[in-house]
Amino acid sequence: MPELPEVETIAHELCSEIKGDIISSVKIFRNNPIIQGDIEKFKLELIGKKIFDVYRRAKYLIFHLKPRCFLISHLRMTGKFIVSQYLSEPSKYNRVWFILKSGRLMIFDDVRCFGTLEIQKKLNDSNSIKKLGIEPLSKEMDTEFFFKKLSNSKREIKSVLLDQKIVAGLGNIYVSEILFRSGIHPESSVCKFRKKDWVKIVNFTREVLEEAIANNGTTISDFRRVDDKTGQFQKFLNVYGKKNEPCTKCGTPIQRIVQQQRSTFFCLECQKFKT
DNA sequence: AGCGGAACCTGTCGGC
DNA sequence: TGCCGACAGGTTCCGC
Repeated sequence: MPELPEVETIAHELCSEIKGDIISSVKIFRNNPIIQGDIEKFKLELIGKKIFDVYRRAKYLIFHLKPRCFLISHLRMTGKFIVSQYLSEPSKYNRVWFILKSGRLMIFDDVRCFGTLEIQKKLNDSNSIKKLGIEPLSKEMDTEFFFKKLSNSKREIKSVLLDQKIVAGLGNIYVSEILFRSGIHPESSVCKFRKKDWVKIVNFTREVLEEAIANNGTTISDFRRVDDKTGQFQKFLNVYGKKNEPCTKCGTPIQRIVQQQRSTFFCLECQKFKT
């Protein structure tokens, strides 16, 4: 489901809701592989821990707990965190209840059970976290980084931007939007890129992500915020999900192609191959 | 190195 | 109406 702006939104909202609360117990309703490792150990590690901070790394939600440990969650396609008053019954797709000392519940809900929850003493003990590339909103994200790393690579730009080992946090929606704003064809091979192309990628990545965060992310179908509200960035999408609709710049119908088994949307007129 | 395909699991939507 | 295939914002593994 969510990409960087959605996870950022959830992290902020969770943090303001539950920071300082204490996990008094944990109930698990249906643990398709959601919880990594031993379930009893998972519960024991959490009980009595204080929620010290909640933040985002790439598309992962990190709960920094005290005494020191980290609950690391990936929402994948349909995962959600919801904070509510205590309920008598779990609803259909509730997977884990974190019962808080304040009497409230933090619910992990996931229709498809693709989401993950793991506990680590140190963040880098997590195999998923330690493989991640740079944060797209950090200082490291600059023209030099890409130019050095990729000037000999024949990979397509869409594939590069989706690769979490290079830049961590971009997903299918935002990559289509970034390439549209950059005027670059998604199948362009990165070895053709000049510095000015990377400048566009770097600047529009920041621009798109910052606008999306300011609008609390994009809700197409599943994404909901902690309070069940939707994000609003879908109003500003130019190409994603717009097959055959007129391009907002030139009126040409938007194309849909498949790259790496994923949909890519773009405008043939506005987005040119690099040669 | 990097690509394509399959797999994880469930729901929804469009076409016939 | 009903069935069937395609598709869904993510990641990982395997084989070539």
